[in-house]
Amino acid sequence: MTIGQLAKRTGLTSSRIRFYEEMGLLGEVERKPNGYRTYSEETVVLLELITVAQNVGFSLEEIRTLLPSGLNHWNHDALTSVLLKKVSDIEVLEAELAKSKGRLLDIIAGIQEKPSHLDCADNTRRILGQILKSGVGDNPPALTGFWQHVATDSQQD
Amino acid sequence: MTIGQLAKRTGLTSSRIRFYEEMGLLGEVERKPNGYRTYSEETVVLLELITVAQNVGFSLEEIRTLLPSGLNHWNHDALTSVLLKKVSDIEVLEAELAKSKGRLLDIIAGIQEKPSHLDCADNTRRILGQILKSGVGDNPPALTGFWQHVATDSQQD
DNA sequence: CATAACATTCAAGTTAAGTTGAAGGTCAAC
DNA sequence: GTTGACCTTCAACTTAACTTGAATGTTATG
Repeated sequence: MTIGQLAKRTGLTSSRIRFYEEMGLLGEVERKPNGYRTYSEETVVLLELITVAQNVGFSLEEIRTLLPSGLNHWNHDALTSVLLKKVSDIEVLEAELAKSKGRLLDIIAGIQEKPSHLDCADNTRRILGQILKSGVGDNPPALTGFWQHVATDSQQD
Repeated sequence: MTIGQLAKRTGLTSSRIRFYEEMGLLGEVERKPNGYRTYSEETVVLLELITVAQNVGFSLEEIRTLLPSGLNHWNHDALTSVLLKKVSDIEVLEAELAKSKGRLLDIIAGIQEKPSHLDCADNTRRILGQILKSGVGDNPPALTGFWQHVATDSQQD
């Protein structure tokens, strides 16, 4: 496979593939007698792996240290630990967002069932009070402050 | 809270926090009469969120479009869809690595129980044959090629 | 009241991850 | 045998995400 064909297969540009080679991500690349680079199928998979790893936040340098290189292939301990770290990062974000979503839904629900004798601002303040009270204790304290302006602004939505 | 105190709380540098403000990630930042920036607790949470999001591969631009800004708070649809995409990216990587690990363990196991009348190279070829045969059909074809050099090199480990 | 440790803006420098372009060699087709 | 689509190297440019530095103002401490 030439570099152009590999580029089409992977959706990457030729220059990008040459760049990865230069960065040591592809090891020794074979050449045809005319000097053209030539690739086997495995490079397709390798490039796809690199792309996916990049998408989830690994730098090329990180990827390089985890890739099979010469006789020292995958370092499974390093690899699993770094992957676990990344997964836990994702989980933190997911948890944070799930919490946010729940709060926002609570706020919205509170607004829907507002007693009609209260005006909008008063009602918002009432709901805000409920949320701040119920939130104390089971949430990181900082988050309480964070959500105040969401609660006070929500009436405009 | 001054910018220096916020920096200590979050582990970020002051310059980085000013940079995030300039990029529109922090919205309007309040100032003391002397011109000093002043922050509330919510900014701590916001900066932690930004940092986590960055760690799992979001660009500042992506983060900015997902953050509460003025009256348009979290865009839940955009947010969940982009998060699901990122999670699916992680899952692709996990699956790929799980497969890799399984294959490598198979190869190692095969080497351990090698019939003693075969020499090392012959044995490796034998195992390689097994793997390539068993692998066809239930794996992406490209992966088959990818693992060849791992199999042939494994004897040196 | 001076001096250190903060804060401000603004411009320029840095690193990672590429892209673009010039100058040229190779190859398949007409 | 030349035209066009490939390939080569090498150097310079770009963008994102910051950092560093210069020049300057402010505030707490001995």
